[in-house]
Amino acid sequence: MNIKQELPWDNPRFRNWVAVARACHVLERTLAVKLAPLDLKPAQLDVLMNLYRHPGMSQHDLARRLLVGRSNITMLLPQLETRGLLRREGDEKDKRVLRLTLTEAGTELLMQALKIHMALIEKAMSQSTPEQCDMIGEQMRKIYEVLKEA
Amino acid sequence: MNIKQELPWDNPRFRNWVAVARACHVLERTLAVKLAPLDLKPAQLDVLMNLYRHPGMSQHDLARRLLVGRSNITMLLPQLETRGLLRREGDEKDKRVLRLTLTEAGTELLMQALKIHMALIEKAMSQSTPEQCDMIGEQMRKIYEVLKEA
DNA sequence: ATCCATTCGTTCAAGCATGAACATAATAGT
DNA sequence: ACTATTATGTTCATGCTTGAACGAATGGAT
Repeated sequence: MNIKQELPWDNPRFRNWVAVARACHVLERTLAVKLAPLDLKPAQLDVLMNLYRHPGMSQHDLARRLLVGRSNITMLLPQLETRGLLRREGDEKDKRVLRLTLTEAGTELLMQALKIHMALIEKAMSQSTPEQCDMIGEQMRKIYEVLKEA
Repeated sequence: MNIKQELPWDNPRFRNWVAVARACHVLERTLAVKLAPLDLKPAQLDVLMNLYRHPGMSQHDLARRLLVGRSNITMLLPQLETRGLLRREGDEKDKRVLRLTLTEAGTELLMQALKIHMALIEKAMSQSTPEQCDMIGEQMRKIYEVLKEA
């Protein structure tokens, strides 16, 4: 046990990343609680958000954007479709893919959920100046790009 | 559908937080892949790290630090205990609590895992200057404090 | 035309995390 | 001393996520 590597606890990058992970974790859990009245889970909200911004997405594209497996989408969608929040329609040209679009009800529920989500993020990020906030976003996007293909 | 609230996509705080969440997500998944050779999950690594820093922790304390339920700890520990990575010993004074400590094997495995974890974080955070990195950590700790009791 | 490889979606079993309900131990109020 | 409340850990049913295996559809190579 004489490995004696530099212990991560003394490394600023390590300590600071742990803080990022903890903040993410607690915000995610808080969001889950606040969304409960709408009978919506964070993962489901992510689906609605992405379909709102990119109507006609395929399930495969959706899975990639959400960073989850394709099977996850297959398990996730029927609940939302049954509730009438979205439609799945076969593509004419490529009969493998299913095109996804929000319904009116889905859009409306999304708007309610977004109010909750926005309020939570405002509360969290209001601690930072706009410059700090933008810098954080910029660094995080870099991290995503670096790790995406690793 | 004339809600016409400010759409979150135009809000810098929202966009930037989404970047944080995505970076967290992808780093977590990358870590899981890189830890696989050690037969260790990120959640298990978190346990080892916390026991290394705080020997003699109770399961309840551990659960609070990891931001998970107590039952989660109960389900998580037997695997690690069977592998001889940690010990659970009843407290003399309070016969409800179990004191947790790493074994030699646990410490050694932790060191190997930390090398992997550190390398990954270095790769991610090396994009930022030390000042940016510290600022990010500082803001994230604030967010954690704000949301912890909400 | 006919294979072969690739892509898209589904199914299924396994592993994790959660919260409620419970048992036991400690503590506080009277 | 006795009861009520709180704290710790466990059990169990539920739901989510994953990855592997599969079927169907597409596209490319020869």
